[in-house]
Amino acid sequence: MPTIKDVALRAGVSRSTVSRVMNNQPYVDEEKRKAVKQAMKELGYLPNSSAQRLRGTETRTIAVLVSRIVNPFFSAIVDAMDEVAAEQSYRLILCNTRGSANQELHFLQLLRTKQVDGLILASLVNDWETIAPYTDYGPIVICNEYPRQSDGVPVVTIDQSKAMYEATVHLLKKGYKQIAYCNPITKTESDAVISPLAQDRYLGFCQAMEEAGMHMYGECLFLGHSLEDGRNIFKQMVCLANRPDAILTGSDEVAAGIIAEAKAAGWKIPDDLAIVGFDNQPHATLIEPELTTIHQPVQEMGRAAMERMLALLRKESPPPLATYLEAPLLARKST
Amino acid sequence: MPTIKDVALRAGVSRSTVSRVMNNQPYVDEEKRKAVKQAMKELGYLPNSSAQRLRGTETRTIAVLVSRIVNPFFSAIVDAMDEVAAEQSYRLILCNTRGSANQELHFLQLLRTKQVDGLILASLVNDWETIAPYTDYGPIVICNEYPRQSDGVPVVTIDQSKAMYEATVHLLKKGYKQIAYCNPITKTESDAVISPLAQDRYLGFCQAMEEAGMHMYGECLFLGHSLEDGRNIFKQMVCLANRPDAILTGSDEVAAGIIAEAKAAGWKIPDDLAIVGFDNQPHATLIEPELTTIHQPVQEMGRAAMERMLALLRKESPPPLATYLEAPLLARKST
DNA sequence: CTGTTAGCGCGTTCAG
DNA sequence: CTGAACGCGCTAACAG
Repeated sequence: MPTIKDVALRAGVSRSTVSRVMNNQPYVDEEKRKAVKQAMKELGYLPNSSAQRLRGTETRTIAVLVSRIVNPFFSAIVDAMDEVAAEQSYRLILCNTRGSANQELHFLQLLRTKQVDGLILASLVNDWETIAPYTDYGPIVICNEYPRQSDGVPVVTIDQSKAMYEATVHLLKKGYKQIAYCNPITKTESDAVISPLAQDRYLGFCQAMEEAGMHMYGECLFLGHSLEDGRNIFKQMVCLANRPDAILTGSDEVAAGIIAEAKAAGWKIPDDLAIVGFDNQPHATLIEPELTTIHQPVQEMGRAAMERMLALLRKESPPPLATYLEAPLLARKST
Repeated sequence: MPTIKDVALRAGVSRSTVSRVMNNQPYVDEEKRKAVKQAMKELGYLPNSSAQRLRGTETRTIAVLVSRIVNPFFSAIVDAMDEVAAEQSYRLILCNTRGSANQELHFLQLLRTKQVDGLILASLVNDWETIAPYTDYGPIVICNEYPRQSDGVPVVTIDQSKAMYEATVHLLKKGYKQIAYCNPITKTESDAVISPLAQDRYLGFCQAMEEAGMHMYGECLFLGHSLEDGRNIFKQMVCLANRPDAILTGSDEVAAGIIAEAKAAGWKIPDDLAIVGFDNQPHATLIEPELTTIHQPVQEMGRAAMERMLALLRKESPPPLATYLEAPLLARKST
């Protein structure tokens, strides 16, 4: 594996000259510049980025942390980020934390050790106090999941309360009486703390219920975020004394799981049970009945987050601190 | 950001002693060991991995290259790899090449510059001659997509020809006459070369057709790999002079797109058109009718690939060169 | 058992 | 315009 030294030797110049050529610096003799480029090509030379990093130069690489890459919402948001990054010849590396606070911290090291220029948190499991120190090591942008306070760090998300409020109102207007609720929990190893995002959604739900003079039964509260979780939720629901006639979920995956089991059990959707998803994932319109869901603007969220990141890296005027994108309810056949 | 020097100073020892403590080496006075650990904790010290890398030590990080992370097949395979890696406290970084040969090469640099200990190719767009030199820089494992020859590099995949052969036979047995075929092409920037994987699948298809004395019409050949591609394929199909009565696709996403459009156009599946998917993605049984598809053992593929990688890193006896896992056809309602 | 020394590959002064 | 020299943070070899 050739180093800068080999290139210098072959081109008959010093290492500094090679370095200057690499970084397109002026004041290099045209002849030598050509000789160096020639030597680089012949040797298949590529600079060692660990060394460059150690020296403190940019990597044009950005890390994105997600908790569960198999979730279509996350892969879509990452895809949007990737698109913007590629346009400006940045690369992305994707870190799947599996909802582990430890993994999250491990990946934050990428920033600390200058292996990436910046880091985007699309999920968040550690306390903000734990994350905050890392802001000294490079720009951080928060997208989707967020902490209660995030001193100075840009946040891109949707108004979770409002979204869930509207979904609840939608069900109430349709006349559903016994509404169940599923919290979108990512099981953490140790503590299963409810994130601000989940809290806010629940708040929206409660507010709508209260305004309608309805109240909730504890047994109608569920947890889950995957297809499998959805299946299990239906099985639990069947056993309840007074069965819900509608359910609000935190993701289209959970909703799809419930629908699948319900249909298998011979239930009619939405007559026997109405279901609301969240995200508007690609499969929301492929299942039957088509899923009523809240459309998360993943494309825009991903793009906006990455654009803020690139702006930070260019040290432009600081981007807006918090951005709340619109997340409209899409009423379809499942309610 | 504290360095090893700061820790040494604070603990009243030399940098080498700190290094020895970090790497759990013997021959360090217990007192000093404690002092060092104390100092590390107080300073919140973490080693700079760029420096470690430059020095040539392991990173316990493995890169995985995929062409399209939004494809559930890829996110599932990555998830399985991640699981195995986590068990042995390795971390994974995910590289989305978007089918770009350039991006692929960029990411291969991670290996060259020792930023990762090993690299798994779950997709492959460059020629093997281009990739081969990188095998000098660290272990590479190939999973799913493969080159024609891969001198010494372990490959984990399925028997593509056999899988598609069986799917074709299934359709023929059911009595379908006019069978269309969709090649799973990842559009490359420049050249849209057909990969060995796609070639082999097509071979299986052709063989089955030949044995049955059937033959293909060029107009019944399509390309695509996404939901959107599937939708477009249906629109093209509608315009054909003699319409196919069945279609074999290269992924469940394409199949789902075709089904969606077909249903929207009032076609009955499988009566007006039979559809076979590929992968057995989570949503294959959620759509209506349930999709006949080839089950790719993503879990096993991902695990096997990662296990081979870890074996290589431990420099154990060389793993088997090529592994072909079973990919059975699951006959369901769409045929 | 421990500190000193010498690079890993690169970018950046600072003298020419 | 160019090369010599230094140091980024870390580890390994070598003397104590």
